[in-house]
Amino acid sequence: MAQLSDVQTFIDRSREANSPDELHELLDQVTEEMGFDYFALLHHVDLRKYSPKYGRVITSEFIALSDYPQFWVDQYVSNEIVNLDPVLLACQRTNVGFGWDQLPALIRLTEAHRQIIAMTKRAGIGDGFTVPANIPGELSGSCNFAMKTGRDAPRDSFSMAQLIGSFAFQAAREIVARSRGCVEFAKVELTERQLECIVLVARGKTDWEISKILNISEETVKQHIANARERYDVPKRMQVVLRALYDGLVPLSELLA
Amino acid sequence: MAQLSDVQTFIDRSREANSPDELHELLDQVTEEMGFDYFALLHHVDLRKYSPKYGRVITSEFIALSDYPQFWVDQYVSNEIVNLDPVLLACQRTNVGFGWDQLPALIRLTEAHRQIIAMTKRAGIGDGFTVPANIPGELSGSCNFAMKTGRDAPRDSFSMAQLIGSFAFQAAREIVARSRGCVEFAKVELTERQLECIVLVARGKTDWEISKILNISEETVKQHIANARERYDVPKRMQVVLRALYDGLVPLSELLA
DNA sequence: CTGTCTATCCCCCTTTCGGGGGAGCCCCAC
DNA sequence: GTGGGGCTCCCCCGAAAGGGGGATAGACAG
Repeated sequence: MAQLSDVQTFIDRSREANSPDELHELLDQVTEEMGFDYFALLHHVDLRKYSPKYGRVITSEFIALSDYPQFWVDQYVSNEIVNLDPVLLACQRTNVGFGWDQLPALIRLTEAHRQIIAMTKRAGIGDGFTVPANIPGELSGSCNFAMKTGRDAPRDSFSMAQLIGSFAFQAAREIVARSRGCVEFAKVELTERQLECIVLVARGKTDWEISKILNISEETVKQHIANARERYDVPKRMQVVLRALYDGLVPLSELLA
Repeated sequence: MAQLSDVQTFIDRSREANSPDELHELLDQVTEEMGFDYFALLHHVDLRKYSPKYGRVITSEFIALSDYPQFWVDQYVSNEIVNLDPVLLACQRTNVGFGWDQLPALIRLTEAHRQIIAMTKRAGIGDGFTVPANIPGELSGSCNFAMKTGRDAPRDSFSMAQLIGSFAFQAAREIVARSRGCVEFAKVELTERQLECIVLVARGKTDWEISKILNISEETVKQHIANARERYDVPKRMQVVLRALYDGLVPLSELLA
């Protein structure tokens, strides 16, 4: 069985990867080392606008890398399987990797799902292991390791694949982030009162309701929100809410209460 | 350095854990094995309604386990630090674990954040490593491993901690799920047109502007947004935006463009 | 003391949104 | 072929939000 030190080597090298090609190369190697036949690292997004050659798509928004057979990649993309694939759906149900034989425990398999699985098998891809990658406010994604049809996935490597998959996705995120430059907004501080109002706005309260909750007049609520809009230099309260969310002034869970 | 087989042992035993106490015990052991002093596994949720004794809270909705000093747990909970803690905020920026010395690279540290860090240090907790756990449509959480103030975190154990943290959180999720019986996630689907409208709403566009962008009438835009509101069963478009965000239908970065 | 910032309140007006109603067209599934 | 869902358009009306104006009071810093 592989050592954690082997994993550390991959992590270090993936952090240094500056291009999709470098990451592709690293994944190629480590996939073989782990005893898998294929890998696919992707954001779960409709790729029909793109034509991934050599399994590679990189934009300023998302990434898709794989060494699946080209004809399967083409079929996958053109049939928009990304929205139907049970494996990718299961990524929304767990935060740790799962062997594809565990799918029925994670989601309810529909007939469409079974057809996708059958199609995948006919394309030469059978068993596999998938590491979900979810980050609040970002596109979901996953790193998948797969076997040729008929071969069993190396269960001993699942722990290692879990680690490799997580860090490979992280490396991909950083490559994507660099490719669009870092979007930096000037730090804006909101006063306590302003933040209270914005949180309540986010929860769908009207200014009148907020005035009753905070025990101030509706005019004052409008004023606080107007001041917050001014600070962010945006015309709509919606944008204030999202910027406050992005700045971490308030957690998303707080806004859904 | 530890072996992947040691991790596998933890994974297997954590899967069999049926109670918070069993998981607490397992984490206690593995924390020491990895060379950390403390652990804290928690959903990022306001705990003020609860009084965690021995660092333990378990409800049908969320879980919180830790072996931090009791007075610090009390202070953390009563001061609602969970909403201000920079470590937990950083969990919303990455899908892999991070050493706490990496915080400035993940988030913009505010004065409030620095105060929290100083408070933590005074409470006897210095360096640490945190594994985020994000699942669309569920409460965010994390598994944290920490050191007593003045001691350096064992960097050689970070890979192992990444794995342990992920699977420990998964085990916690399953315990929570069992405690409330079967879990069904009713994720709302939006049509393509509805999502297009919602994204533009989030960017602060008016219905008239959206109608021009999508080349449809303003009435149709209203209709799409009304349909989206109806699907989420919420009265305000603001809530549709935040729910779509929470469900991962659209990344936050896209809404800030 | 003056200037700036925050919090509070009030007025005006226009635009936008929420919540009803109805309607036609297309596509796909049963 | 009937029904359902998605997309498109239209009407009305009251409520809410955006954008001006102004005002008073306390805190705090230079």
